[in-house]
Amino acid sequence: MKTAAKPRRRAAPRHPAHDAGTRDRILEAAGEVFAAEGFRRATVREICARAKVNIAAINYHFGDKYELYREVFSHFARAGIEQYPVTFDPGGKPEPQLRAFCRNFTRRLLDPGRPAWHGRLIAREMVEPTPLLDEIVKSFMRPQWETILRIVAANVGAPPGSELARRCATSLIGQMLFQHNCRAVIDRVQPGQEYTPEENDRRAAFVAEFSLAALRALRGAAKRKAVAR
Amino acid sequence: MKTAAKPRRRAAPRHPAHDAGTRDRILEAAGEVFAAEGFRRATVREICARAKVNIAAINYHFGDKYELYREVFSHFARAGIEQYPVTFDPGGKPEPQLRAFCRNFTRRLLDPGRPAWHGRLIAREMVEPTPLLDEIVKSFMRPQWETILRIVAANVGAPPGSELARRCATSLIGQMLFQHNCRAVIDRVQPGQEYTPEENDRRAAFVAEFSLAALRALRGAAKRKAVAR
DNA sequence: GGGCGTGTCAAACATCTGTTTGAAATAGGT
DNA sequence: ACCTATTTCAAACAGATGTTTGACACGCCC
Repeated sequence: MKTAAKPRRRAAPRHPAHDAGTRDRILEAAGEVFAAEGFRRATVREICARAKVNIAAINYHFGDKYELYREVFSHFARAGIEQYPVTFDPGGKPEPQLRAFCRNFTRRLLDPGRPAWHGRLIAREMVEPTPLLDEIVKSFMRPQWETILRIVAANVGAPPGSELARRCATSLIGQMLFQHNCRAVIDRVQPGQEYTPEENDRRAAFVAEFSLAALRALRGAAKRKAVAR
Repeated sequence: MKTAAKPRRRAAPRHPAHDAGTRDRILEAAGEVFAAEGFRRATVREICARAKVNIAAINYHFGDKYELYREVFSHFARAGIEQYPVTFDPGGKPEPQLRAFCRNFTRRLLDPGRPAWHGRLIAREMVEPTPLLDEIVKSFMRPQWETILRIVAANVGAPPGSELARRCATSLIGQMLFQHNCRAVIDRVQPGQEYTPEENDRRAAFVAEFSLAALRALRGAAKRKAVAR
């Protein structure tokens, strides 16, 4: 199974008739399967079965599995970003923005349904990287990272590029990603976990409070350090 | 590729001559490859090449790939647990114990070298579960989880089984696991990351301080809540 | 109706992966 | 040296997976 490098037949050009059927069904099915299984474990047979199309359709419409994977990312990015925006307003208050960030970030990972597929695709790609990772870092992750750094920096009172802000942002994101990426384990050591939207929001709220408490204290500590000097 | 359920030839019984060669070389190679690649992506061909043995040797000595995987876990558990102990002493101070936990947990994920393979095997199994997960949860993860809960509970001043302790423990672990599991992304959005033992300890120390600050604050909040009532 | 382009299909193909097989080599004991 | 058990080996095998192929169907335009 070669993921890249081999010259491929060009995927069929987009055509008005295309958007009414097979191609879209494949994208939908692939979005769901890739988000749940990741690139490697997802099979074209499962995607085609789910989409009720012939197995050669992926090659006809997308060229190959890898290009389908790439298309899935761009196809679902918009919905995911709109539904779960992560933004920073320099004129706004830092704490509510961090809370909003936690809520949206957690939702994009744990929410049931289609808009969360993008978030889950990203999360999977993070733990099982494919050759597409570099593109995704450039187009999505790095800009998001910069935004998160700003949110965190505003709360901890350090420049966004500082080591303090970076470490805090790492700690913040890790808490939420853990709840998605290691869910199989969490559910086993903590039986009875629920994943309703309300419970997911409670998770997000806790991460926000835990982290805000830490950021406040670290902000205080940095201030005392500056005064002492 | 069937990971389980098929009746398998019994692996060769252990024999004095065994421990001097092929079998051990396979275990070493497999420990390294499984820790780096996970079960699914690791191939018996790579393991055998690394161990300089014939490809049929895995089946002869271990039965099949999956049994080898299981053996690798038990084989490396002892070294990992000894090198990176996670324990709780009820008579000891809570904060130094949490710091020690962070240090050892982070080291078991990020340290170079063999003793960290067990930790990395566990981390990989968490994000890409195999049918072995239930066994590992029972033999290793759940006991560890209970210990971590105790450490956290002592710091936050709540019972180990409480929701507060559980959420805090989740937040604590997530920070460290993120640094290992999503390392490919971290290295791309934060170029220049170093993974020397010293730098790893600095990471651990930061997670400890971040989390202790949060725990102190949450402890205070819980106390004020109790008083108010 | 014919020609051309597009889309679909079943079968075949190519590759990879884990496993099996039977012969040969090796090790250990008498 | 001989016998038996164990170990190793190369080749073959079986199954899974992604891709290709060529025929056919369909739609559109002249």
